[in-house]
Amino acid sequence: MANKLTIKDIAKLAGVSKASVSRVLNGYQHVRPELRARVQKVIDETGYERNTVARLLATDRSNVIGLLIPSGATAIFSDPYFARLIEGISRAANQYHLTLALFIFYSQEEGIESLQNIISDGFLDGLILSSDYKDDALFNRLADSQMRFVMIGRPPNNEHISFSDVDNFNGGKIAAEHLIQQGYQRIGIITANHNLAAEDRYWGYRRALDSHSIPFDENLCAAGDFSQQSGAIAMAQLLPYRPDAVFVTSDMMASGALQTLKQHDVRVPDDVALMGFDDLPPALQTDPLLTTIHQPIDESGSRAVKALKQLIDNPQQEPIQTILPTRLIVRESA
Amino acid sequence: MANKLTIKDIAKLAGVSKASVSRVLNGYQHVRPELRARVQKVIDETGYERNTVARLLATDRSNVIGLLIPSGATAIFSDPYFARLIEGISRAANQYHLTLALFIFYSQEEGIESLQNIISDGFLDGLILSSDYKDDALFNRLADSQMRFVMIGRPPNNEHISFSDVDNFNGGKIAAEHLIQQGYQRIGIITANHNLAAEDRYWGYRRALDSHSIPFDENLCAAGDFSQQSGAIAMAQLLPYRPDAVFVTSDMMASGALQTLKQHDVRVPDDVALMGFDDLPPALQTDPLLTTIHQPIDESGSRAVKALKQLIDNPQQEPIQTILPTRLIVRESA
DNA sequence: GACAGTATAGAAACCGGTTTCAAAAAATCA
DNA sequence: TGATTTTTTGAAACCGGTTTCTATACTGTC
Repeated sequence: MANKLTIKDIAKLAGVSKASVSRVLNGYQHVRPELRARVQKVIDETGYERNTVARLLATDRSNVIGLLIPSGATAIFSDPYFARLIEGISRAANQYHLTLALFIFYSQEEGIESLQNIISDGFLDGLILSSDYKDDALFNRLADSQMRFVMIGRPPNNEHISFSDVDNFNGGKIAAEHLIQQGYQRIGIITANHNLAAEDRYWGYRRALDSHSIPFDENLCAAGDFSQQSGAIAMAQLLPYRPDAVFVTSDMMASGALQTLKQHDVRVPDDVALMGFDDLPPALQTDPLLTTIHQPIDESGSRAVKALKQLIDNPQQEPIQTILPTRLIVRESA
Repeated sequence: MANKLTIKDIAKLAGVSKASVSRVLNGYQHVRPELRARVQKVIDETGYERNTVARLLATDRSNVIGLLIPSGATAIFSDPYFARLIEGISRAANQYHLTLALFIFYSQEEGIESLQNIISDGFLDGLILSSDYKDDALFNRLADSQMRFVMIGRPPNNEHISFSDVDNFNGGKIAAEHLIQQGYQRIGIITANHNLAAEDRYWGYRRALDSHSIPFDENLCAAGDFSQQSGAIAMAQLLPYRPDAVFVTSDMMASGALQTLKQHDVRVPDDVALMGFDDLPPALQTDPLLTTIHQPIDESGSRAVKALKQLIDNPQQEPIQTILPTRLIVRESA
């Protein structure tokens, strides 16, 4: 097995200089077609492949971007949200000829340490950070660094940070308004702690109540952690206060809530109406099917890649902030 | 913000040559303690960090390993198996000071193309391939390349390939024997198509039947794809043939099978006994709790990393093949 | 036909490390 | 004490590309 060919070998074989080979490789102008063809022929015949590391050292570009998910494996792998997100990001990365590397952390400390390595290694052209948390040390670390990055979800303070988010506030508002229009009055909510998206949805819900002069009842408000089980528990907390409808801030939790309602022989939507958020598989496996708010997760992911690509290509690029619309999907539960 | 420090800057600041700084950095012997201390002091004070790319170009070591999962996002994110596997690998990588990059593919073609890039990029010191499939183009591509790699699961032909697997054959045998010992006679099986692990479990089951002279009935054999739903469907296929026990080759499918049994008002284990495989969360959320076969997934992952580390450190290293034992966990369903 | 302007291509410098080589310094030995 | 070996160190080469600089060849213009 022959050793790896270098640009020098190609140059020698084609009877030109390294510089000319490089120019052909990078498609520069001012190369005589005859020479270009000759070099290209050698490249094709030998199957020469550029050494990316050497190229990176010279150009500072790797065409590799990273995706950071700090939520811990359990959360990631039990939540179809991430599957969809990663799929969207992965597809877009492919489209832009970027290689995607995923980094998953299991603890805050581990994450910070690894992030430090990732940043100083210099392999990555940029990062996408999927951070749900309101207060994220990773985010701060990243913001302080030189690394280009785009957030999935709104950053805690959004000045001068690129991000791609969906309109959670409006989604929450639409959800609550739908319930109000159906005539429900005691509308509860199951939200999630420490999560900015869930919080935005919550305030949308509050706004809707307000603008229809429906008083907010704290007893009709519970919080989970986006897991199915936490949805079931939260619903059990709400039940004694007799809501006639509940807006659950994720489909996953909504399917848990539904289980609780079934156990208590509460009919949905006749006794209690239920709304989810996400429009992901769990919503389609329940009985009755969940009425929910659709959020374009995959597009949010691909927009993030697009933004990152722009940041990489143009150092002067101002922060790019995207907020995608959410919309009502009426099925059976409300 | 000052520009990044290079080894040259450090050399100048410490009044020594680049070579000496490099020697200190790499902990070589033959460096006078006085000089070592002086250089170290400058490094500490300035917070100098080596440029990994330059180092990689010179040494051909990145300390980054990749994990390839070709199964497609949906499968990955709905199966707790992968969560556990990735966790094990991630922990071990950390332990060996390796950075882990995850690569997930959505189609065979995409995977092959990306793999080609990954291999020729030269960023990675090695790869871990989690391939369930019996016939995997990715595997062949990888085997043909120069890239060091370790498989999770037994490769199609295991000569001269490093892998880390669990003893699926024996696990299947133990499962069937447990059922036989409980006095069951019409023992069905739900296996999975195109999957080597499931196949090994199947042959273990066959062996157990054979050695107890229980005839194998093809009608009591169905196949799924490891998803919960496929387990439910497979069980529905089996039911008309009246098995008195069923060995399901994954907990996920077993929980689906359980749903079907419940729908048909079949009592478990009184009417039909049920066994799973994996000993993962699904087994603990069912009613009745699943009797199952435990496989040490996380350890299998960490062993793979350990093996890869050895392959990286020692070019002469012979293939390392690990097979970890599986064991019976008796709960309620059988 | 002289002159300016533009295309083309090679030589050499550079990216930031590691490693080889050779010289200088220190230690060991007779 | 002088010869010999071993440590210690810096200079220079190298990893495999890209890019700047410069020289030459080719255009077109008057």
